[in-house]
Amino acid sequence: MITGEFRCSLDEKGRLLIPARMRAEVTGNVVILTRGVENCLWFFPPEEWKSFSEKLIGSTSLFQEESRLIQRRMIAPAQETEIDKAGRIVVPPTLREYADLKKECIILGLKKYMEIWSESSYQAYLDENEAKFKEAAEKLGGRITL
Amino acid sequence: MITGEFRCSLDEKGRLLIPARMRAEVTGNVVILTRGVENCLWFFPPEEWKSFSEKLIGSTSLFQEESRLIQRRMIAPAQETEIDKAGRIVVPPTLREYADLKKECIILGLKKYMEIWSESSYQAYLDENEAKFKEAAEKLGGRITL
DNA sequence: CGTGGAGGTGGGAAAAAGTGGGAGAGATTA
DNA sequence: TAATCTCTCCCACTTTTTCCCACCTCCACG
Repeated sequence: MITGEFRCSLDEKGRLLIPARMRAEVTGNVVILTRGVENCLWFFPPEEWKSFSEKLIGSTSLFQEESRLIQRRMIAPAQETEIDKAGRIVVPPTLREYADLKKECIILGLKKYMEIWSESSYQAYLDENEAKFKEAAEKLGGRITL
Repeated sequence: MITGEFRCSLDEKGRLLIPARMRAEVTGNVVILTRGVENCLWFFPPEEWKSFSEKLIGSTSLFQEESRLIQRRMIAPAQETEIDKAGRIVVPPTLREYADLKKECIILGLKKYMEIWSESSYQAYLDENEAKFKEAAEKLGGRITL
């Protein structure tokens, strides 16, 4: 998968158009959507989801509180959706509400998966975290050189 | 069974509509409902219930207090219900009250079984545990890489 | 500057899913 | 025994979803 930050739009029927450049990175026409961390959705190609979710499930049991939480919060909400002929996916209602998706969305490419944000939440997230980011970058500075 | 998070509704007669996607995963028209952990109901297809309950019974004895508790709390309340032609099940009153089911419910697919929540309890559960979840995710970060 | 193609957008029609309620059987109570 | 209530089954109506097609816009190229 490639990186990139693209504007994309959700129509009245809950269909989200995946920009052609991102779409080109997905083989087949099925993808997995689930709740991400920080009010965005995570978008996986099936192989990536399989390996990720199996790692996650492998380390959990229904009789442990933390495991149930992780399963309910990350695994359970995951749904397959198909990319239609026009390159759109239908975002299931509960996920749409979780990420507060409106017409204007942002899709972020992160190599192994993508993130879908409502444009306003994404903007707010970046604004709120700029200071934290600079700190994190500062820490990295000692270890990573350009 | 698949994963997924779906809204569904309980009507005045105590019938809960299982969304078509989830229903498609159940072979036959009989399922088992029982008390789950954290104010939700657990919903098993018969084969899964058989293997789960047998494991549970096999590892417990009537002469131990904890075992009796587990059996009374998980095994005893289990009831078979039929899926009707319209894809609904009747939720037995004691279970309905336990999970505090109102009109708005949520059904969660967790691969081997499903969970049925009242929408408000589910929302409350997620809200209350978001911080805990982020901590847990942070910890996993060290072990699970994408 | 026109034309063709790819990418993007919207909406209509058919099919599927979901909702509500009525009728009848069986149970319960006066 | 009659009257009433509850539960179940079934049917019909409504809403949602899905699939498909038509059109628009922008860019590349002749």
